Amino acid sequence: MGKTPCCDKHGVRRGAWTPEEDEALVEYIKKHGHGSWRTLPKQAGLLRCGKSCRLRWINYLRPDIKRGMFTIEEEGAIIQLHGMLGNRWAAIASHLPGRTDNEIKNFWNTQLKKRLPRSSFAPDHANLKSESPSTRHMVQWESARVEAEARLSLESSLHNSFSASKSYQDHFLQLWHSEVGQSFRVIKSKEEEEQQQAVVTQNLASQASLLSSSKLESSSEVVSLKLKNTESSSFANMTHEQQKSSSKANKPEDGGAAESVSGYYEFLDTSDSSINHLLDVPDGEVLFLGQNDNFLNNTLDGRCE
DNA sequence: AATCATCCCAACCGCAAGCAC
DNA sequence: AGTGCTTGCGGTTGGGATGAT
Repeated sequence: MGKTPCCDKHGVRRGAWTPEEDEALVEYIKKHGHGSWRTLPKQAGLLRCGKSCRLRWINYLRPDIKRGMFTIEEEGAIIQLHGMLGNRWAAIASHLPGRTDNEIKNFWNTQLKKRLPRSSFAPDHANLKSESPSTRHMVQWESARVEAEARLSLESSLHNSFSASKSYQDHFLQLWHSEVGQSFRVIKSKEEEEQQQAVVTQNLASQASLLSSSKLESSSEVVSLKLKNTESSSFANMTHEQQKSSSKANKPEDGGAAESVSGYYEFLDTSDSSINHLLDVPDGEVLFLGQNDNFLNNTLDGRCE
């Protein structure tokens, strides 16, 4: 197709921004708005590509950026949203005013991911790749629905109001529960039936493959994940100390394998002790977000100096 | 004090969706 | 409908800061 480069790389500065450049960009946007990012650098007298300007503005210079450490309730929200949305950082960021997708992504990769038991990661890229167009479409529907529900869930957590999910205030949920959504779900269930047979065959083949390549452990981890919704995980049932040592034991020798796991992560274990573990809060102090009126206030009091 | 390892985060890259023509 | 441009997104990287030896 011949994608054109986002900018002419000759004579374009790269790397860290100087205070002068920041000032020029802020001044220009204050006066004129950003308009077309492509033409902005020239008009603002910057030797940068438009993409770089956009990124700098969005991630750093915007006046409504909230800087500094994440609060414990922000951490909780990120964990909760990531469990529902996966690595959709922009969607997660939209629920956290003043936080950027980049910041959340970095925070997740450098802080939160380390605290998670490795078995919580269940990427399945191979299956996603082989999806039919209609399945991909379904995934988009599901994804949007999950996002809408995440939004409602978060709102209800923060306001302790569980009535919102019933009234379908969200536009997408209205659509989802409308005739259109209903007809879509009929198509979906038909297709699921057709696919089930293929999936069973595929699973048998892949399990055989896993067995033969001595990866039975990961296979059983995936199976155990599927059970987590109805039963607390063994990890969650451990004491705090056991969890710590378990995390250590799970840590790969080179520290690289866990880092390389990217993509969708199913946070199925939302038990209190797991949240405690993730947030480094002593056992017994946290009822899950939204289930305890005083949780946010208490943690705020305890954390903000 | 010097060197090496690790962590953290700003910035970059490539891709895809949306839009205008 | 096809094409090219712009924007937004998620993954990755480079390099400064910090800690360990």
